[in-house]
Amino acid sequence: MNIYAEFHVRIAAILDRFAKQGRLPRDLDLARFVVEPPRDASLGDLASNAAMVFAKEAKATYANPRQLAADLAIQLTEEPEVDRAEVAGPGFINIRLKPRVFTDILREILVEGVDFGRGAAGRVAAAKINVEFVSANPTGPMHIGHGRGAVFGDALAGLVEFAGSQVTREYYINDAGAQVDVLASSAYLRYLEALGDKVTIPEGLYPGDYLKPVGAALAEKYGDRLRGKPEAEWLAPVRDLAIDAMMAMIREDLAALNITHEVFFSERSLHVRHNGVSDVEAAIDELRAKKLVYEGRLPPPKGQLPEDWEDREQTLFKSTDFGDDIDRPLKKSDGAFTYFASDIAYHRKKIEAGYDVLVDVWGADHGGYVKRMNAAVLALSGGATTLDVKLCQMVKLMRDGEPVKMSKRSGDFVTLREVVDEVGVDAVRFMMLTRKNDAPLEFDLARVIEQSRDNPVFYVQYAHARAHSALRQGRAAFADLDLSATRLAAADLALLSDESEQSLLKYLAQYPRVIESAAAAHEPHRLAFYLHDLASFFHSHWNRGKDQPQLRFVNQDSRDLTCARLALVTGLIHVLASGLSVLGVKAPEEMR
RNA sequence: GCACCCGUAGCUCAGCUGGAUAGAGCGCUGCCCUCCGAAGGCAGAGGCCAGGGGUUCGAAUCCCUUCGGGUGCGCCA
Repeated sequence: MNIYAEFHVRIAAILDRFAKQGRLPRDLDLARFVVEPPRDASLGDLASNAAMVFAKEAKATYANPRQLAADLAIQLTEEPEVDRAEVAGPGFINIRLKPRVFTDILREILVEGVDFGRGAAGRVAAAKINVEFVSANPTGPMHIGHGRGAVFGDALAGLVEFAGSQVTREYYINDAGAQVDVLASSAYLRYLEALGDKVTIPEGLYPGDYLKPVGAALAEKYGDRLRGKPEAEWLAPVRDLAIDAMMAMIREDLAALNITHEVFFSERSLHVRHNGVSDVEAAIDELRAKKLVYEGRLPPPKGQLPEDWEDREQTLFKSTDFGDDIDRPLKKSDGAFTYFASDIAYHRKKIEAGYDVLVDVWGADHGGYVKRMNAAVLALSGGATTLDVKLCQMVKLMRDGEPVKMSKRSGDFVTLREVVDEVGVDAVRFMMLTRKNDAPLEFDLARVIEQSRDNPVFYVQYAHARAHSALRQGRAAFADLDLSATRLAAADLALLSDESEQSLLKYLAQYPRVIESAAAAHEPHRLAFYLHDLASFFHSHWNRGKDQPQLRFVNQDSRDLTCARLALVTGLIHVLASGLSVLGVKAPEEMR
């Protein structure tokens, strides 16, 4: 149970009653007030600002928010779970719940296990969400920056899925532009090299060693049949094979991070004509039918004029109608469609697939592209589908505080694979989520494998392992002890009377709310921070047991007390394991 | 020149979509622990939330503006 959501409903019902009694206007927007944990836990378990939010509308009956709050508090006291409700400050209502509310939630956790919190977004969850992420060009191995987008996207997908949405993870393969021709040219040189020719990779082509196996594969498949032929003859076959090889490599890189996409969508497929018309053409036609496409001139950018600027008439999408700064070209000077035109067609396909929400995860260098994409989705869907573009900032790779040098082998960057191989998938995944997506991230290769509290990955996993250690001790102390969830759920949980046990218990109860708000905001880092805080509550409670043995989880003299405490420990295990699993991080039972 | 993102403790960052006395880790200071309830613990100092204006019961959060950083700026993707 999400007690915050639950009491939002209760308070809304009371307000509704007041409205029917004529004490409040009838058309209150009940979504406006919130129920949340109070600033200070000593104030109570729940706090609501309802009285202040509706103070204006209530003016006729209540002179000030405190009066309305007082009336609400009286009603709330009637609720069976409420111990007391009081007015504080300018009109907050602080609610203290009966202890059994929280022990009931612990029982719920024990019964539901790692499914506690699932579906927490409830009715506010979008039914169908598409998360498009990574979408690295198929021209080389993934680098650490791609890794951030990959982890972010995958964790976000896992999060909204857990919160109750139906999720599709999708990868958009940019296999249609000039960059794949450059890839083909690069691979062709490696092909000649594999045949024994001496080659140098000129400026502008991809120099990385990773294309050598592609050259070898081409040599194996075609022998010397492509040697000396005009580009027009070898370009397509070389390109196709090279793209396949690059995508295979990228899939492996993703697999190393435990990431799989359900859909790989080819940009090139959008240009293939079915019944004489391609998806791109169809999309542009649709916009044209909505009178959003015209032939016109664009003013040159202010400031320094690009050298090759040529004032010409072009095909433009009227994105300014939807909040963009300037209308955007759909065709290049050679008549081919721009990347934006393909992207419009791509998003149109996603809209047609019936998604309620589209999430695109991009690198921050694409920030200038957001407005036009939002404009396109708005124009095509009429607002029925919303697009949320999440920009991931750069990753600065460090080692002991010093920037890491680039690797020659891969071209000019540190590959994601190198990092994963060095520090492990869990460290990479969790660290990538310890920062907001739009804040730059420093990733220290030495730090993330430290076994200390400076290392958040270790800190959280260790809490889980420590909890299991407590269970093992319990088993050792009481050989016949049944630690199954059903047995523990039947324990006398009222024995959890210590202050830090209560804190831990109440923090566990917040899990569904964290899932809900993190999913709604599309911000998986909130879950990572919650897990870290939860671990922190547990570690500090554990540490108190050092000086005060009577607080330890296992108490030789009392089977009941031990059961109650191990019930709490098991609840913690479930929530930690659940949260880590949502983020795609392992929850080990012991640290080695 | 314009757009977008960012500016919070000495450092690295949270701050739950407008709430109460702005939080955590590192670092610093002071005590305690030192061997498996191991991979440290407790406490303390430290802030004009970049500056200025506005909106309202109430602003780190929303709007305007200045300053300072980052990213991008027809026909690349």
